Amino acid sequence: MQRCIKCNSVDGVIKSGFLRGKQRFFCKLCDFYFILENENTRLPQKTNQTTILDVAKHLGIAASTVSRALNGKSDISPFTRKAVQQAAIDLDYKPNLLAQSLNKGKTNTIGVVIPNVELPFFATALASMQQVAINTGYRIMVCHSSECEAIEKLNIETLISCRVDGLLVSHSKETTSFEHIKRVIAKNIPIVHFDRVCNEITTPKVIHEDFKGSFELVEHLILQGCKKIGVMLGPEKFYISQIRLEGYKAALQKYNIPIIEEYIYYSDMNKYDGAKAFEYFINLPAPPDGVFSILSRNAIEMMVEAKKRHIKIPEEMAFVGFGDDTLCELFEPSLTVFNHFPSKVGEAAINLLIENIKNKNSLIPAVLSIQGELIIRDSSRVKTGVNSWSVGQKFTE
Amino acid sequence: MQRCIKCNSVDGVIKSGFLRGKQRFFCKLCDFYFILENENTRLPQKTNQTTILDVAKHLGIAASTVSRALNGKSDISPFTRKAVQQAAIDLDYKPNLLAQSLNKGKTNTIGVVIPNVELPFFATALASMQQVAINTGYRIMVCHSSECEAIEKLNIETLISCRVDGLLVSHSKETTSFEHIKRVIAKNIPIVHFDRVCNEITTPKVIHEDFKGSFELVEHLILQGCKKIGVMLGPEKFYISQIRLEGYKAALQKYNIPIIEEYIYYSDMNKYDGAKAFEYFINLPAPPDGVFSILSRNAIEMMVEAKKRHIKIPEEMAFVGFGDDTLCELFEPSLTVFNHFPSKVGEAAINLLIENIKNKNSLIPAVLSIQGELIIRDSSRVKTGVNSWSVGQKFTE
DNA sequence: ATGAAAGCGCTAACAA
DNA sequence: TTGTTAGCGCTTTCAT
Repeated sequence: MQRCIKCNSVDGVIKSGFLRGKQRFFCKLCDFYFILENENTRLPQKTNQTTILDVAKHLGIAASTVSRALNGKSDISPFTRKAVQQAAIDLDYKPNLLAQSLNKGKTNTIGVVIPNVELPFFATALASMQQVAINTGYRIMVCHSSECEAIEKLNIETLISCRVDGLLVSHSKETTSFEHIKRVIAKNIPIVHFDRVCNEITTPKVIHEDFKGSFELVEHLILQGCKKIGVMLGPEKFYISQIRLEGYKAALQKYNIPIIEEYIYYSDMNKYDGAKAFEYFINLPAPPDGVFSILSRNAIEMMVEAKKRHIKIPEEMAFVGFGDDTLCELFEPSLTVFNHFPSKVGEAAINLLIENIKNKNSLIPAVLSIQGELIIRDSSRVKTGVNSWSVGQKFTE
Repeated sequence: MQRCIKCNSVDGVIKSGFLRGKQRFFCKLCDFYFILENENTRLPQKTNQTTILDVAKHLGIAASTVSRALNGKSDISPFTRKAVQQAAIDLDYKPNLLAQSLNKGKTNTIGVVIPNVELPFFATALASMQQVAINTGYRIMVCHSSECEAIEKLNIETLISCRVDGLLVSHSKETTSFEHIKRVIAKNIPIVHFDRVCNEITTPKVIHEDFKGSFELVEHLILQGCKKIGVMLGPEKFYISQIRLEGYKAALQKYNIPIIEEYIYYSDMNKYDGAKAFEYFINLPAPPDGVFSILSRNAIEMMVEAKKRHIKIPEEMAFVGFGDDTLCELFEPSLTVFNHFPSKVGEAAINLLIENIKNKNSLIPAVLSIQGELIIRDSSRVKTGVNSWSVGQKFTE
């Protein structure tokens, strides 16, 4: 069986005890003891988890029978099935999803790419996706681009390599090229954009009312009596900045208020950028009397600065922001926001994706828009009765 | 070639056009047309992504050569390597990680189980884990237990089935049985607990100073002059509740303040539970003059209620909470907290796990404790000069 | 009702 | 330097 490593003959070799846990051999022909140094170099790094074959051997049956028993196939005797199920529990057998997926050609896993979980919008959307996934038998693999285009591209490659069945993508704030998305589409992998969508490519999308929400927030400021309205945006090339700016402009135009470039402030949307924005606005020759921020967190940071300078909110300066969360509700004064229902967005996105995974061929590039809601709070509500005519009024776009 | 499905002979069968896109056959012997209904039922559902074999065929070489070229092995001619790399780009080849992992017996993936991403602590810890993972060549698969023990168990099974190389686990608030963790250990799969650890089993853990933090927060309240200190905990069986309660008790004992059961309030740690807790405390015969909450969010909710009733903070009632975040900083009055550095916890946990994955055999059950920091803010700082002796004072445990 | 064998895509040992 | 082959764990024909 074993060839002598010295004389290369096979006949004189016999086993001869163990050395350092390894089999030792002795060649009678050349009178030579040896062990195989590279023996077992591959096997030990393999996983030592129970396989279907272990279960089969344990019962003295074939692997395919075990597979059938465990997967609820019909052509199997009840007795065998019971025995297999019990053995699986006894041996703590867990199917290897890698092998299963490789064989089946699908993973039942959905890849999610988000810019940053620390933004409450994404944390909430993610949680609702998880909820749907668990109820529909899908798993979720989440990647964070950390607002970086290069990492976003890597993330998508990773998920493709993991052979996820579909992709849920919300772009980083700096993403401007969409070649990586086009490649996904070329591979016929279902993809659904949500929130930070890509307007260059026709994909199924779930968005919220960016235009309408901005419009309503700004209109609300106008109706509260604001004449000079500032807006704090994200990066200039960022799609969300652009569309929310359009809503802002449309509202001003409706009321014949001139659009002044100075009142438009672009930022990186980082934490604490609100303070910088406030600094900018307050040092203008004619500071605004109302400010709309596309990130409500930044609006709150501005209010913090305003309070430090004893500026009265909302009388001297009113604030509104896009997106609701705990902070907006509990901060004082509480912030008027347009709530865009992150959990509904997440839910709709994953449902749309699952539909598309199931009918890969008849994929319809639907665009779902989740209805939002204006929540008027103290940061903009004029408390004197005089202006109460504006509250509760219904506007059409 | 094709056997007649009627007379079962093979000689008289010829091809005879197509029907519904499928090959039609005609048997001359029994004069019978037929098609194979179940033809091609398996192949079309396979993925249609480029494989290593496609690349190999495209160049007229062997698959193993492609593998070598792409994986930077040395024994390959530079010319071949270039050609392969180019072909891989042209065909947009992405390696199938399922196959790769199955073959290698490892996935380079770490499974993370957290109760809820919407808690800022976990969002931040997760983000920092991602950061480390991306720098060390690991992927992360996140599962949310939604604070539910049953889902937590499912999550772990899923991750085991995905054959993750290791597990980072923070238990749900209702988890009381740890059999699922014992099974993981029996399988010799590296695991590291963080934050909500399990004290019944010896596993590597990353914790923060739950005892010391609670002690310091409560001691701080005492030094500010509070005599009757309430504490808002999570569920009674929840480990974190217990240990933080111990810190609370130890501080009271140090200053010879009696421990009164009425001042200990257990909750579900849900959003808005702070209001209920406040309701409870304020209706006591002798309401506390200082409250410590193990979740800072709930402390803020209590302050909201206190403000509604025009209770002066901190003069009439002071508040402190465990864990810092934006809300604590920006709320007015800002909340005194013990910052437990979520990102450091996440970072330490994943680093410890990666170490354990790399030396599976010499796994040391280290317990890392991340040092925290008391941040004194307006919710507890007595503003009059009289009590200023207490601020900045150093305490030892 | 059950077993044997092929194959999912990849890598590594072995040959050439 | 390259090709051939076996095998990772599983499911699914096909044969019995």
